[in-house]
Amino acid sequence: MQQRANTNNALLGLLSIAPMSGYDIRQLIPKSIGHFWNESYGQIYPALKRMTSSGLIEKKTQRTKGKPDRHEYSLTDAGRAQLQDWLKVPVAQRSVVRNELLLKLFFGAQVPPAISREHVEAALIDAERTLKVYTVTEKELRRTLPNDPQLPFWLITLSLGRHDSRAKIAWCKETLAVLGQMAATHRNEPVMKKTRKAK
Amino acid sequence: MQQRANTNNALLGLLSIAPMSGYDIRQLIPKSIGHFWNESYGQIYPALKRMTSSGLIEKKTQRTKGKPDRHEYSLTDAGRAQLQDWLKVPVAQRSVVRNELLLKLFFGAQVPPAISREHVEAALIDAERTLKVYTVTEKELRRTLPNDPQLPFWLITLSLGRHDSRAKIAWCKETLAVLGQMAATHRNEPVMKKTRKAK
DNA sequence: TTGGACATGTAACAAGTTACATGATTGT
DNA sequence: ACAATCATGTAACTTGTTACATGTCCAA
Repeated sequence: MQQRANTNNALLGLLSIAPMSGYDIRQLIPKSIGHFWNESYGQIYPALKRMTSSGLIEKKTQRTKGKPDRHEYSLTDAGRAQLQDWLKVPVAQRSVVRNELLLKLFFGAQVPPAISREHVEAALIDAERTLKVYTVTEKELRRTLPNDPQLPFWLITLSLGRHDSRAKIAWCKETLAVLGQMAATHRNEPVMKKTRKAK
Repeated sequence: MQQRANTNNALLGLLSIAPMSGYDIRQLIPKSIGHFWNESYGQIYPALKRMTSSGLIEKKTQRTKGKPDRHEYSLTDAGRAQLQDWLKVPVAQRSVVRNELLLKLFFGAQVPPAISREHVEAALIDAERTLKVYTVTEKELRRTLPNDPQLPFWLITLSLGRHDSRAKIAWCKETLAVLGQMAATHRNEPVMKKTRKAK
């Protein structure tokens, strides 16, 4: 119910930007909250139906030729109030995230260091690409919506993305150096074999 | 099946450190991979049963008085091979994480900026606390396991935690300044009312 | 004597993804 | 002619958490 509430509130938030259909919402996500929140059709359509029943949103149906009817949802007063109530509740801390990269690195002693190096190299490339996306997105936003009252908040979320990306890039480079050093040692004294000087 | 595989592999990894019972594994997680990976009893016990059937691990039962029998699991050769195979597979990129803080900030225009400020202040306190935990953990590890071949890998995962925490702290401070500025403006020109100069 | 740690496990629930069903329209 | 996109929705499946059941030992 806790998480479910979040799905509802995320959708209310998106509908506060503009009235939309379920399809519109799904299309908007990658261009808005997609870097830190995702919802699939399998979540969106049932949630819209539930929230319509409970009066948080309302549906306007438009006939179209050929295509299915378009169902456009918009916030009701109750929906906007619910959104604002939720925004005021302190953020639930620490949803532990599953980070497969760190998991593999943590067990890196089980394989030659070159393996871990490859993982970090891939992560570095990915982080650099992501940083560029954030930078481009920021420019686009500033250009297209310079006076939107939501802009400062959208920039704030982008800024954390940039900080995180830069931190990850720095860590990747530092880690590649560490692993490079280990790989050099490893070539002389392979893991899982006893070293000459057992001491 | 993909994710399930990860649960199995995480458990194989932990058992590569030492043979353990399900209870031991659960206790070890907060002290090892807990900052980036979690498994509950509801996952662990069934997974151990499955992996015993499929020959990846083996169980030794020890009778105890009073307490339930202790089931200690250890990797088989097949289990270690499976772990190493998995470690060699490139990391599956981009499991989109749900970040409730960013979600609330993204919709911050719906409430007074002071609300968003409080969220960020809480995040700052949390990030500073977390950074300290990482720093202390690193010192403890260096002190207690100076010669463990796994140490460098454990330090690598801690280092990303430190980089991330510092980035988050910097972003919190920067964001508090932005929101503070907005709050000052907001007191003169409240949101949702028209400003005097519509221009 | 009461509560917490020890210890194993299951069942019920919650949440989320993917595949499927349907069918028109548009571009190659 | 074929694939992609538009558009809505459901069903099946996977994954994960929480609560419960059971019972001992130990410390305050």
